[in-house]
Amino acid sequence: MARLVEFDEEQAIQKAMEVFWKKGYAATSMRDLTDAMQINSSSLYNTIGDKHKLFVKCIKHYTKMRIRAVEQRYTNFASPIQALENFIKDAADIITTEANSCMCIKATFEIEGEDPEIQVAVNAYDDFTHQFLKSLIENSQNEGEIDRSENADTIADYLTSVFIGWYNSFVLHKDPIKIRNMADFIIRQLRH
Amino acid sequence: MARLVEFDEEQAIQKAMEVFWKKGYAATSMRDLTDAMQINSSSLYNTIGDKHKLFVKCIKHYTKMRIRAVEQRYTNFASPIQALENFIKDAADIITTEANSCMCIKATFEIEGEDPEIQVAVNAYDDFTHQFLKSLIENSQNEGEIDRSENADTIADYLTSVFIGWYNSFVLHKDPIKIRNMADFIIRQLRH
DNA sequence: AAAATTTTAAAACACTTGTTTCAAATATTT
DNA sequence: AAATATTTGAAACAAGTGTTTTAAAATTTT
Repeated sequence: MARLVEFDEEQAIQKAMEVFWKKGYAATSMRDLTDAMQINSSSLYNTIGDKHKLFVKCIKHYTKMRIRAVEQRYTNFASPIQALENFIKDAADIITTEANSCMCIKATFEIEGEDPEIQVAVNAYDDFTHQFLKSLIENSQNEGEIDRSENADTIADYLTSVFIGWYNSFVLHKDPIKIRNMADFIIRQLRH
Repeated sequence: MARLVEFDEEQAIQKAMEVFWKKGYAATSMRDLTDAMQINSSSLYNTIGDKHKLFVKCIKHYTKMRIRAVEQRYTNFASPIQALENFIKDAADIITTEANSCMCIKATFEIEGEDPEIQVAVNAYDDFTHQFLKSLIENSQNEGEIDRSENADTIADYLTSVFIGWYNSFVLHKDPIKIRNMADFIIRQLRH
């Protein structure tokens, strides 16, 4: 062995993620990144790799964070319909209080099928959310809180779609009340 | 007077729009644009202006196209709820058949509040759709087809959100059936 | 037909891009 | 302490960026 890596990789990835999250992939320069990460580009290329590899790591870091947050918040919830309502309200809350929109949505629309690695990472996150919602919906259906005749996969896809639309709405209008009203509306509709 | 402009500006804008639509703003180079438009950069700067001015013109061209399409398709519809159902199905159809997603959504997430001119143009388009949907919803409510106790603005915002989510879903999964199922689901829910 | 005016094409511009090079610094092993 | 091995910082790299320049081509007015 010889000299050790000086910088904390996780911390550097976190910083890089924040830049990508705010500016997107194409609009972010390597200088932007090395400035934020506080490392030299030679160190970056030595440990992590090129711009694209770094972006992939950042997306994965982002999705890991998000998944962890959900897993922590939604263990042992009383009733599934209550958990679902809470999830919807949390989504509205996150969307209307965070500085930037969702990194995965931004990346999805920026990349649009031209980047398989990013697509796979985003899809994995999407799958997690889908599975999480689906099981809450199925459990709610079993307890008679949601119409049994509707398909749980479709409802889960539908809820995800609504959340994504909320991000867009909030970028355009910056109006938390709009989002709040929609959240109340879809909850009312779900319980029908 | 002297020499006239040789190229057809509307046609050139159309070509530029197609490139921006596919690649986004930052990832599109001036060479990409002049190649597609088949004009020299000096002509571009002489008539239209710089990259950003061109982008603004392209977004406005895009929204004008979209608005025209809706206005043509939805004049004199029998019943408002039928028109609404048709609009929802058309949205599903457009999203699952067009080559790229929506230029405005891409721009919204790429720019994210950092470009007032683009924001205004996208908002104008959003307003048009909102107003169009709202009036269909109100008329449906008056005819007793949609719950009168729900706010038409909220329902319109909600529908717009769903459509935007569909774009995201289709980029990620390329699954038209998912979208179709969601369309059927929200129509069923609206009629409650 | 000449003068005037504008558009066009090609090249050049300065600057930024992502990436690499290379010597100096720093650590580990012998 | 010397030899070895790796990271680091600064500079350099070629290619690409958005934009401008300049002279030739094209059209209208005199």
